Amino acid sequence: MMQESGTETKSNGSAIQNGSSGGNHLLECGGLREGRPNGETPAVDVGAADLAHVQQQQLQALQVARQLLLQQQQQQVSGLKSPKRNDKQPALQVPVSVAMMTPQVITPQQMQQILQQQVLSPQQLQVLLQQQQALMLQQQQLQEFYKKQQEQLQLQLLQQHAGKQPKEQQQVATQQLAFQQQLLQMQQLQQQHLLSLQRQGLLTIQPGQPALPLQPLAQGMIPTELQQLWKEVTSAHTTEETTGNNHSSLDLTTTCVSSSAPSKTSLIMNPHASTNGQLSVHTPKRESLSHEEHPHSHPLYGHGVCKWPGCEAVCEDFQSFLKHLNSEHALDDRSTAQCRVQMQVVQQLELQLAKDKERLQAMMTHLHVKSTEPKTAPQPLNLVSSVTLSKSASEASPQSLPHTPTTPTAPITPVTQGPSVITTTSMHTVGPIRRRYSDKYNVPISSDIAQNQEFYKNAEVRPPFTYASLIRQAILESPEKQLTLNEIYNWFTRMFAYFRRNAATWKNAVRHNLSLHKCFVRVENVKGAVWTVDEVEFQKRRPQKISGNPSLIKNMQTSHAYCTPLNAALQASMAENSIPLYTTASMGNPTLGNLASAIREELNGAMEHTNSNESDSSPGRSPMQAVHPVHVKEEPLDPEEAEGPLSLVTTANHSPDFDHDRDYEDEPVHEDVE
DNA sequence: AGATGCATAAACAGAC
DNA sequence: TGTCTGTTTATGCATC
Repeated sequence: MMQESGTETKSNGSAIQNGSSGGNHLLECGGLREGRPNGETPAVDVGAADLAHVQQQQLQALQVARQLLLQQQQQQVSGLKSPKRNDKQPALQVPVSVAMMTPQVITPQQMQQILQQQVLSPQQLQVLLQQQQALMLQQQQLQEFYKKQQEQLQLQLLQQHAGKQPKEQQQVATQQLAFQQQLLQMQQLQQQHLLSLQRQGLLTIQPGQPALPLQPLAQGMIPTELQQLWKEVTSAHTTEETTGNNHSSLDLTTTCVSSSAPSKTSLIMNPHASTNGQLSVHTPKRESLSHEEHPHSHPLYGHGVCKWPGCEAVCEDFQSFLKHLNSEHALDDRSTAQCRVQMQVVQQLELQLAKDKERLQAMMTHLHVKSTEPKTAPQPLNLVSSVTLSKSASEASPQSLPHTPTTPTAPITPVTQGPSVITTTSMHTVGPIRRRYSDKYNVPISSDIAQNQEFYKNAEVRPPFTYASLIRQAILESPEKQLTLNEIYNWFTRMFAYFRRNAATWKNAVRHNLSLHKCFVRVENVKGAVWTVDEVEFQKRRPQKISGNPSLIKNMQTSHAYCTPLNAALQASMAENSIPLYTTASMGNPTLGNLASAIREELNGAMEHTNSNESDSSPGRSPMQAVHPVHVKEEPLDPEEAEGPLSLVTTANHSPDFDHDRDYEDEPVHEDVE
């Protein structure tokens, strides 16, 4: 409290990660921001070449993600295994198995975090642990079954090698797939469970230390991948048969990716050791094998430094590294917990990869379909084109335009996974993300916040809204549409991790905004002063936009509107896949998820500006015009309402429920003492 | 280039 | 006296 102003003021320069002193310049690096303005004056149309480029970029993004995954898995597997166990089996263990063995332990850091930030009661902790244990039990059972399946599959492979029963083999494969599905389901359940825990404040995720509480079940085993793998296995097997090789394990190895060769021998030596079946050929294991035989290429050791996450201890040689590994990273609670975190990282990447794949698939499918459609010009995206068209169609009567996106007449390709779901793009721009694009273009702030609630709560990402918009939102969310200053503070800290630090700065900004903007009206209350929102004034405040020229606006609708989001989505996707460590709980959400939102923003913004164009700056603006459109659009706290048809594509991420009362009511005062 | 919007910083005053 | 609240001014950047 007392330190708040002092410390914070001082720390401003550095504490605001982005924010160093330069005020706005911090804002500049914002991914969202960059995504927008840069893509804002884009080419007019998206031709076939662009589409190809898009696809290529998506593919590259996937590739990057895959590589990261492999690296992470490599670390993960070797890391867990290294402290002990010299048996050869571990080498053949799939990450799944490893993951399942890992107890659900909360690291001291996490515990500290929980205690500090979340004020967990012992009961809550107890519940948390129990739930996790229950999940572990389930996993173990699944693991047993899984092993059996793999053994069976291995047998089948051997039989097939001898030229037998391909059908049975396929049955097993089918079973495998079914099982993997089961694992995935389980995984999803876990995710939900843990997300709910987060929501309850039982877990938090730090941006720098991703702790998405997920068990990496079926690592990398997306059903499609499984199928692919199976195909590879079988086809390669056939090939090998013809060439006279006879170790299925070897076959598996050779079919598997193209990394270190040495691991082959290990596999060859133990064809039956494949209790994990062909799945065990997955890259991570190969890597672990590899480093066993070539210890100096240990994934946890490099450049004389222990690469155990968060360690970085200097080890002059490999021997000392091994000593260090065995002493500091033995199989204890801490190590396993750290490993779990690492697995979460991997898990997150996998989810991301899977989703990106889906998106890519949907994009390609959609574009293919689109290209066969004679009518709509070179518009790559259904959402855009349809919305744009309908906008244009109704342009004649702008007054009638609702601010909710016009219902698309064309089918919406379920490419996007949610209207303005935040992705990692913004995560690595942890700082002030300028510009309040949503603000400017009138995206329903309520729905954005609702959609990305978990994200905002957990990641120190500046919400892309102005203070004024946020304040307004805070006030409008309150039951009585009025809040005291302190309540506004609390809302900020409760809803946004970003505002849990540098309080002096943003609180000052809040006060400043309250005073500055006419739209905020101070009302003397019984218990003091409260702040309310004057919607009319608020809407007046808006228009900093494309003004005037209707043709410009129209042009924007038809071209800019879909170019920008596309670029943004691509950027997001790329960034997402290249900055893994900033993953958090609520992400896993598709970059193109921003697409619908961005499109809507553009259109709404444009249309609104069209509507209010003449009255923007004029006091003679019709109240209806001023209030109704935006009000109607942003008012509903329920994003479903606000989103209209676009909400069809919301994701599991969607967590509109606002958080329980456990919040940071008192934190603004204390938390800042850093 | 100028106007405008916004973020940030800071000074100041009044209330508690 | 110190803190909180509220107002105001100044500055810098981005956008139009």
